[in-house]
Amino acid sequence: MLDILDAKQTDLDKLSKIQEEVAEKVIKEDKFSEIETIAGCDISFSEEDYAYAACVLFKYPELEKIDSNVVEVEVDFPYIPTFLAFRELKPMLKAINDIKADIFLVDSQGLAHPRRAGLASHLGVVINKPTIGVAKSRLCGEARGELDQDKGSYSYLRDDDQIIGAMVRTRTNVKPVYVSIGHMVSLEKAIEITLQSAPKYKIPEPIHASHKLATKKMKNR
DNA sequence: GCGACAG
DNA sequence: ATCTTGTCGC
Repeated sequence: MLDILDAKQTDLDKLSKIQEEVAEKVIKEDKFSEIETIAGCDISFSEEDYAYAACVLFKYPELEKIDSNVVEVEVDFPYIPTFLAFRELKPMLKAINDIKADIFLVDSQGLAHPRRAGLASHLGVVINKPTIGVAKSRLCGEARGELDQDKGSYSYLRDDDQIIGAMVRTRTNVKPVYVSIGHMVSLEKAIEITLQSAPKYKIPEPIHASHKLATKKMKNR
């Protein structure tokens, strides 16, 4: 059995190998029929290194809130660029708990990662469910062409000779979000779902709601 | 060697 | 990620 959840290692080389194993398992095609529910996951951290993870479920495409969970977890791994999953995966799994969603939006990169195994992909492979990575900033890759200021426009993100994701404008004249395949979804569908999930804010509703819930939980301690 | 670097 | 107020613009 793969020790995908064994994050308490300090050897980054070993963790890189775990990520390479995750990357091999990622399915880059749509493995779902119709999406009726979509969930968002996000985590807030206190200064004492406690994680407040939230997961909010929405009806799709109406985007009506259905359910939510928010938990407190002591973190056991530092933030190290490209190794985010080893810090956030466990809290996120606890927040998802029994929430059933057709697809999950994760506040991170999916394939747009040096080893093609960002948190969104790692989560998807572990729970064996479709996931999409929606990050607020770039980790790797470069824009392939210009993207208009209009909402809905996007530009692919290229790394080496591969298309690893896309910069997507979810609001006119606002910085784009970085969308990439998490698991069991095509990039085209990931972009479409991201846009449909962000009718008013730059950040998709499910993730936005999770962020607010997690922050609220942290401040009310 | 130097800069970049999800949250 | 978090610490923080007002402010410019659609």
